[in-house]
Amino acid sequence: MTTRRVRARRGEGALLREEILRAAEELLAESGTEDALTVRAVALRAGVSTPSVYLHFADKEALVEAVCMRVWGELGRLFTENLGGDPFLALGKCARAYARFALDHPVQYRVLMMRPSAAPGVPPAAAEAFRHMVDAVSACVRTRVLEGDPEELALGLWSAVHGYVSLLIAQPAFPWPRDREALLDHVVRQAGFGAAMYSRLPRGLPPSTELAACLDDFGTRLAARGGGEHPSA
Amino acid sequence: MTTRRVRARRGEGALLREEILRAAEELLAESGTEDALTVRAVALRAGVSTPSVYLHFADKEALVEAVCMRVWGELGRLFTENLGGDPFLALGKCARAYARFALDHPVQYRVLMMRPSAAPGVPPAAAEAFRHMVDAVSACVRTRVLEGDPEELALGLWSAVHGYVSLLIAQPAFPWPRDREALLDHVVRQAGFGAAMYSRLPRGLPPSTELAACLDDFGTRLAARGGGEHPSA
DNA sequence: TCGTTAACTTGACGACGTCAACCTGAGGGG
DNA sequence: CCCCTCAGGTTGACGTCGTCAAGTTAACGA
Repeated sequence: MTTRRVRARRGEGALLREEILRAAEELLAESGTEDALTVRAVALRAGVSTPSVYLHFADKEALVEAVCMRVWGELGRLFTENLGGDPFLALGKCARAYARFALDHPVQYRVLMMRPSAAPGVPPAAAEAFRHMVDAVSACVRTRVLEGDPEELALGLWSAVHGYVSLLIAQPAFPWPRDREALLDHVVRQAGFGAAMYSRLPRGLPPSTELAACLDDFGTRLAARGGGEHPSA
Repeated sequence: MTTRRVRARRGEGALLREEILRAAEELLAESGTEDALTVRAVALRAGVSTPSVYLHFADKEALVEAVCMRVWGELGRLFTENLGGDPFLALGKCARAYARFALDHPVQYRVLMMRPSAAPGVPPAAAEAFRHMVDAVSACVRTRVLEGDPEELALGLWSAVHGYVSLLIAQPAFPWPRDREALLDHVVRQAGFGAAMYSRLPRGLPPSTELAACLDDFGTRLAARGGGEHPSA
């Protein structure tokens, strides 16, 4: 921890970069708040003097962004693990895994998603994770369960899941349901069906009461056909 | 601005509180970043010495929270303005107004929604705004276009809209569609129909291809009945 | 007029991000 | 073997931040 790090050998200065990143991640995870992510604290934990951090990161923002890239990497890995099988079910599994990760790592998620992003473009790790989202959606478009531009649909679904977890993380005082698994089910199904429905809606809508009848009708119709599959988006 | 404020008369010390809050709001709006919201900057703008801020706010967090209460107030007012008429359409109008406000005031929205909330409970202004959301949803439940617990449904719809605007604000680098109005339409309809559909879904789902057929069927059925109403959630 | 006290200021402390200048010791050439 | 070089660090400082204890000023009642 506080023990002074032994100086790296020639040509291995980049080793410190990894140790600094690891220290930063540990600080985030252990403290439970991003305020603990101080250049001084990171350096202390890495067993190195404060300005040494600047040998590998232009400024604090660059360090934080590097931490974020790791998190994007984990998210991307999460998606690849949950692909395969029925596309719509796979999409639901990805969404669930994403939400679970966010709720299990609220500080990391907050730093990743709720920080003013200074960088102008989408960094590679983020682009790759997003590409996986788009792929999962594209598979659904191929089976025609979703319709429209996969990128746009992916953004919509991402937004829906992100909305839930980010509000839950940032505004925990509101009357959220107790059962998180049920909540997850709710948001994933709601988002998935909203997306599936959207492109099929007519421009104008019948009044609320009549609309309710249509929806009931659809529900019973769907239940009649329903297989015994795992409930998912 | 920098001109020294004349000292308040006896018993009117609370006037400074208002001026400090106004200075803080102006700083947020004009600078475009929450980093400019410094106790020193606020005090300077209010024409007062820095520690004078602490006469009216326990710490910086309390000041920021007071600013947030103002924003909650504006959001609550926005909801009341958009109620009335067909409940489902009114809900859509509220959602649209909410999203527009967020996109028009990204800094305020970020401070309001993406900041680690230190306070344990829901503050009154936030509770009131949320009550308006729940009321709008309750009206939809009464016409049976939505089904379920209004609070839970409101949280779901709020999450959906929040997800879109907060991602758009925090991650602007992703390939968002150009047309913001169309995007708004998309998210509002997606969220609304997702919520309307959720409670009517059977536990198990048919495979993707068959599900697609069901959805198509519902779309045409709905279009056949559709009135010429304004397109909305 | 004067004392009281509400309303504010002065000056300082420690922690923060960041930088210019200095040090140090591992590894190659003689 | 020594000694020179420069990658791999450290020292100390600057300005800014939130915050506080102590001091100052002026509006009002007696």
